[in-house]
Amino acid sequence: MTILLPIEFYNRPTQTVARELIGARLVRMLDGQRLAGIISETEAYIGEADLGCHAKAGKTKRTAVMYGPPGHAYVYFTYGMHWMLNAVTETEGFPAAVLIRAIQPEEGLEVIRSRRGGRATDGPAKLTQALGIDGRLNGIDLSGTAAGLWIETGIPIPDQAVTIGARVGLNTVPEPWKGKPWRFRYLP
DNA sequence: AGCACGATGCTCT
DNA sequence: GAGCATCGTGCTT
Repeated sequence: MTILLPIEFYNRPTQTVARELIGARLVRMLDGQRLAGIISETEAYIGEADLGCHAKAGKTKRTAVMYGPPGHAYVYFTYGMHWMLNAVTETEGFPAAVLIRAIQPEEGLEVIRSRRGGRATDGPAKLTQALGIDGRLNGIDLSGTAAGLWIETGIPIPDQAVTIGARVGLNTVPEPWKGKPWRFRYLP
Protein backbone atom coordinates (compact mmCIF):
# COMPACT_ATOMS: atom_id res chain seq x y z
CA MET A 1 0.00 0.00 0.00
CA THR A 2 1.04 3.56 -0.46
CA ILE A 3 0.88 6.31 2.10
CA LEU A 4 1.19 10.07 1.99
CA LEU A 5 4.51 11.37 3.26
CA PRO A 6 3.69 13.27 6.48
CA ILE A 7 4.98 16.67 7.59
CA GLU A 8 7.50 14.95 9.87
CA PHE A 9 9.16 13.39 6.82
CA TYR A 10 10.15 16.86 5.66
CA ASN A 11 11.09 18.19 9.09
CA ARG A 12 14.61 16.73 8.93
CA PRO A 13 18.00 17.68 7.45
CA THR A 14 17.47 18.69 3.83
CA GLN A 15 20.10 16.30 2.45
CA THR A 16 18.31 13.41 4.15
CA VAL A 17 14.97 14.45 2.69
CA ALA A 18 16.51 14.88 -0.77
CA ARG A 19 18.00 11.37 -0.63
CA GLU A 20 14.82 9.77 0.64
CA LEU A 21 12.62 11.48 -1.94
CA ILE A 22 14.47 9.44 -4.57
CA GLY A 23 12.04 6.63 -5.31
CA ALA A 24 9.03 8.43 -3.82
CA ARG A 25 5.96 8.96 -5.98
CA LEU A 26 4.90 12.45 -7.05
CA VAL A 27 1.16 12.58 -7.68
CA ARG A 28 -0.90 15.23 -9.45
CA MET A 29 -4.66 15.27 -9.94
CA LEU A 30 -5.35 17.16 -13.16
CA ASP A 31 -8.85 17.45 -14.64
CA GLY A 32 -9.97 14.51 -12.52
CA GLN A 33 -7.16 12.30 -13.74
CA ARG A 34 -4.32 10.92 -11.66
CA LEU A 35 -0.82 11.59 -13.07
CA ALA A 36 2.16 10.17 -11.22
CA GLY A 37 5.82 9.38 -11.49
CA ILE A 38 8.75 8.14 -9.45
CA ILE A 39 11.11 10.92 -8.36
CA SER A 40 14.53 10.19 -9.85
CA GLU A 41 16.55 13.35 -9.24
CA THR A 42 16.64 15.96 -6.44
CA GLU A 43 18.82 18.75 -5.11
CA ALA A 44 19.09 20.25 -1.62
CA TYR A 45 19.09 24.02 -1.00
CA ILE A 46 19.93 24.80 2.60
CA GLY A 47 19.55 28.11 4.40
CA GLU A 48 20.70 31.70 4.00
CA ALA A 49 24.37 30.71 4.23
CA ASP A 50 24.07 28.51 1.12
CA LEU A 51 24.92 30.93 -1.68
CA GLY A 52 23.23 28.64 -4.18
CA CYS A 53 19.92 28.94 -2.33
CA HIS A 54 17.40 31.69 -3.11
CA ALA A 55 17.21 32.39 0.63
CA LYS A 56 20.73 33.86 0.49
CA ALA A 57 18.94 37.20 -0.06
CA GLY A 58 16.91 36.71 3.11
CA LYS A 59 13.17 36.58 3.40
CA THR A 60 11.48 38.19 0.40
CA LYS A 61 8.10 37.83 -1.24
CA ARG A 62 9.45 35.01 -3.41
CA THR A 63 11.31 33.09 -0.71
CA ALA A 64 8.74 33.50 2.06
CA VAL A 65 7.37 29.97 1.58
CA MET A 66 10.78 28.48 2.35
CA TYR A 67 10.60 30.11 5.78
CA GLY A 68 7.24 28.51 6.45
CA PRO A 69 6.37 25.00 7.65
CA PRO A 70 8.02 21.93 6.10
CA GLY A 71 6.10 19.75 3.68
CA HIS A 72 4.76 22.65 1.65
CA ALA A 73 5.42 23.37 -2.03
CA TYR A 74 7.78 26.16 -3.08
CA VAL A 75 6.99 26.82 -6.74
CA TYR A 76 8.86 29.59 -8.52
CA PHE A 77 9.18 30.99 -12.04
CA THR A 78 12.49 31.40 -13.85
CA TYR A 79 14.09 32.05 -17.23
CA GLY A 80 10.93 33.82 -18.31
CA MET A 81 9.05 30.59 -19.00
CA HIS A 82 9.78 27.76 -16.55
CA TRP A 83 8.22 26.67 -13.26
CA MET A 84 10.24 24.76 -10.64
CA LEU A 85 8.84 22.54 -7.89
CA ASN A 86 10.45 22.25 -4.46
CA ALA A 87 9.41 20.66 -1.17
CA VAL A 88 10.12 22.87 1.87
CA THR A 89 12.21 21.14 4.53
CA GLU A 90 13.47 21.53 8.10
CA THR A 91 11.90 23.40 10.96
CA GLU A 92 9.63 26.39 10.40
CA GLY A 93 11.68 29.58 10.26
CA PHE A 94 14.73 27.92 8.66
CA PRO A 95 14.65 28.41 4.87
CA ALA A 96 15.46 25.20 3.01
CA ALA A 97 13.94 23.07 0.28
CA VAL A 98 14.46 20.14 -2.07
CA LEU A 99 14.23 20.82 -5.81
CA ILE A 100 12.54 17.97 -7.63
CA ARG A 101 14.43 17.67 -10.90
CA ALA A 102 13.15 14.56 -12.66
CA ILE A 103 10.46 11.87 -12.61
CA GLN A 104 9.92 8.58 -14.34
CA PRO A 105 6.24 8.65 -15.41
CA GLU A 106 4.08 5.81 -14.11
CA GLU A 107 0.42 6.83 -14.33
CA GLY A 108 -1.46 9.02 -16.80
CA LEU A 109 1.13 8.33 -19.46
CA GLU A 110 -1.04 9.50 -22.34
CA VAL A 111 -1.76 12.87 -20.72
CA ILE A 112 1.90 13.31 -19.80
CA ARG A 113 3.01 12.44 -23.31
CA SER A 114 0.51 14.86 -24.75
CA ARG A 115 1.46 17.72 -22.40
CA ARG A 116 5.13 17.19 -23.25
CA GLY A 117 4.71 16.72 -26.97
CA GLY A 118 6.18 13.25 -26.63
CA ARG A 119 9.39 14.55 -25.05
CA ALA A 120 11.07 13.49 -21.79
CA THR A 121 10.30 14.40 -18.16
CA ASP A 122 13.89 14.37 -16.91
CA GLY A 123 14.27 18.02 -15.99
CA PRO A 124 12.79 20.37 -13.37
CA ALA A 125 10.82 22.44 -15.89
CA LYS A 126 9.93 19.38 -17.95
CA LEU A 127 8.17 17.67 -15.07
CA THR A 128 6.20 20.75 -14.03
CA GLN A 129 5.00 21.08 -17.60
CA ALA A 130 4.16 17.38 -17.75
CA LEU A 131 2.09 17.54 -14.56
CA GLY A 132 0.53 20.98 -14.98
CA ILE A 133 2.31 22.55 -12.02
CA ASP A 134 2.58 26.37 -11.84
CA GLY A 135 2.56 29.29 -9.41
CA ARG A 136 -0.99 28.62 -8.31
CA LEU A 137 0.39 25.69 -6.31
CA ASN A 138 2.99 27.78 -4.47
CA GLY A 139 2.63 27.26 -0.73
CA ILE A 140 0.22 24.31 -0.80
CA ASP A 141 0.51 21.45 1.69
CA LEU A 142 2.17 18.43 0.06
CA SER A 143 1.23 16.19 3.00
CA GLY A 144 -2.48 16.33 2.08
CA THR A 145 -4.47 15.72 -1.09
CA ALA A 146 -6.62 18.86 -1.00
CA ALA A 147 -4.58 20.89 -3.49
CA GLY A 148 -4.27 18.04 -6.00
CA LEU A 149 -0.50 17.68 -5.60
CA TRP A 150 1.21 15.40 -3.09
CA ILE A 151 3.98 12.85 -2.54
CA GLU A 152 3.51 9.20 -1.56
CA THR A 153 5.84 6.44 -0.55
CA GLY A 154 7.09 4.74 -3.70
CA ILE A 155 9.74 2.14 -4.35
CA PRO A 156 12.90 1.58 -2.27
CA ILE A 157 16.09 2.66 -4.05
CA PRO A 158 19.34 1.16 -2.67
CA ASP A 159 22.27 3.47 -1.97
CA GLN A 160 24.34 1.87 -4.71
CA ALA A 161 21.79 3.04 -7.29
CA VAL A 162 21.94 6.67 -6.14
CA THR A 163 24.61 8.92 -7.64
CA ILE A 164 25.61 11.91 -5.52
CA GLY A 165 27.21 14.98 -7.09
CA ALA A 166 27.33 18.76 -7.32
CA ARG A 167 24.20 20.75 -8.04
CA VAL A 168 23.80 22.02 -11.58
CA GLY A 169 23.05 25.43 -13.04
CA LEU A 170 24.88 27.37 -10.32
CA ASN A 171 27.30 28.96 -12.73
CA THR A 172 28.06 32.13 -10.77
CA VAL A 173 27.84 30.61 -7.28
CA PRO A 174 31.21 30.56 -5.44
CA GLU A 175 32.80 27.59 -3.73
CA PRO A 176 32.32 25.77 -1.48
CA TRP A 177 28.62 26.07 -2.29
CA LYS A 178 28.89 25.38 -6.00
CA GLY A 179 30.58 22.03 -5.37
CA LYS A 180 28.53 20.77 -2.42
CA PRO A 181 27.44 17.16 -3.11
CA TRP A 182 23.77 17.96 -2.72
CA ARG A 183 22.43 16.44 -5.93
CA PHE A 184 20.92 12.95 -5.85
CA ARG A 185 20.16 10.88 -8.95
CA TYR A 186 18.69 7.45 -9.50
CA LEU A 187 20.26 5.92 -12.60
CA PRO A 188 18.39 2.75 -13.58
C1' DA B 1 27.04 13.13 -28.67
C1' DG B 2 28.06 17.64 -27.63
C1' DC B 3 28.07 22.58 -27.60
C1' DA B 4 26.25 27.25 -28.54
C1' DC B 5 22.51 30.09 -28.50
C1' DG B 6 18.02 32.41 -28.16
C1' DA B 7 13.64 32.56 -25.87
C1' DT B 8 11.24 35.46 -22.37
C1' DG B 9 9.66 37.82 -18.01
C1' DC B 10 10.05 37.96 -12.99
C1' DT B 11 12.92 39.27 -8.83
C1' DC B 12 15.96 41.78 -6.38
C1' DT B 13 19.76 45.56 -6.44
C1' DG C 1 19.28 46.67 -15.27
C1' DA C 2 21.42 42.18 -14.42
C1' DG C 3 20.84 37.67 -13.67
C1' DC C 4 18.42 33.58 -13.58
C1' DA C 5 18.19 26.07 -9.46
C1' DT C 6 16.20 25.73 -18.01
C1' DC C 7 14.81 23.91 -22.52
C1' DG C 8 14.76 22.96 -27.39
C1' DT C 9 16.81 23.65 -31.72
C1' DG C 10 20.33 23.61 -34.90
C1' DC C 11 24.87 23.09 -36.11
C1' DT C 12 29.43 20.67 -35.81
C1' DT C 13 32.12 16.36 -35.09
